[in-house]
Amino acid sequence: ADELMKTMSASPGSTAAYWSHELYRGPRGEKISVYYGRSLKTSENVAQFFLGKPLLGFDMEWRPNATKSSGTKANVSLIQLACEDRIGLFHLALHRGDSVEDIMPPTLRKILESQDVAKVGVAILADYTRLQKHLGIQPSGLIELSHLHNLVMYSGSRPEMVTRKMVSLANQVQSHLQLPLYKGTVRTSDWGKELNHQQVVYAANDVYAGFRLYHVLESKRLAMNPVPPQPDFAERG
DNA sequence: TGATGTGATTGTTGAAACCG
DNA sequence: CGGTTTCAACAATCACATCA
Repeated sequence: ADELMKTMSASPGSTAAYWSHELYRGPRGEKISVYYGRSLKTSENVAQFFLGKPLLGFDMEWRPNATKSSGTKANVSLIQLACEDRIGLFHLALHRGDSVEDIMPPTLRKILESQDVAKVGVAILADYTRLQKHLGIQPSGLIELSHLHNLVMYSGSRPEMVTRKMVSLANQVQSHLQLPLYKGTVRTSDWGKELNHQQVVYAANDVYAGFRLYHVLESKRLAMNPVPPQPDFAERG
């Protein structure tokens, strides 16, 4: 816990705080729960917590330098989901077996492929491509936060800057959630082995940041006059 | 008719930025 | 680093109107 507070409360030599999901509370004031699925069975149970939610944060981790041929678990090591009060970490790389049925929880698959569940994140199309290529699944209902960011930042003043150009998650968190997002070496660590505390916190932060970011961006969009239309889904049909 | 120009659409290629 | 996406620049293509 000391280690956690250290990484999340201040950068070396300063008192500045970092953005964290632990700064938030659920609808009844409770802390955000983080569920870590290490087996297919547990992950399937965790995925069921997210059934029926209309909008989820979505993110993925994979092994840095993973090449096309380094295998499914190296290319899709961890999948994360977030709703208001829960974060789910699905560690596919730890699930026993190598076939898609062995490592992909059916409910998670259903959620990802459902058009009725919006999934929000940054660089979400690249995640889509990875899931399609390495697991043969067809996600839909994907919302790219960079599009929404560009829309609320520029549609009033510089419409020509409303593009699909990528804006990093860290920059968006800084702009809309006030605090910097911790950037360390965790990001490029080995996501194939059982996660340490730092990795759990990082993975949870990333996906929850996307969820919170969406709501801030969306309320900014709705406050505009005139209200610009929502961007298209990222997967384009 | 046949040749030529215009405008819109489609395709390719490379740089820059993002992801892990 | 390897893999992806996006945009701009440029080329190629096509429909079709115009002109000698």
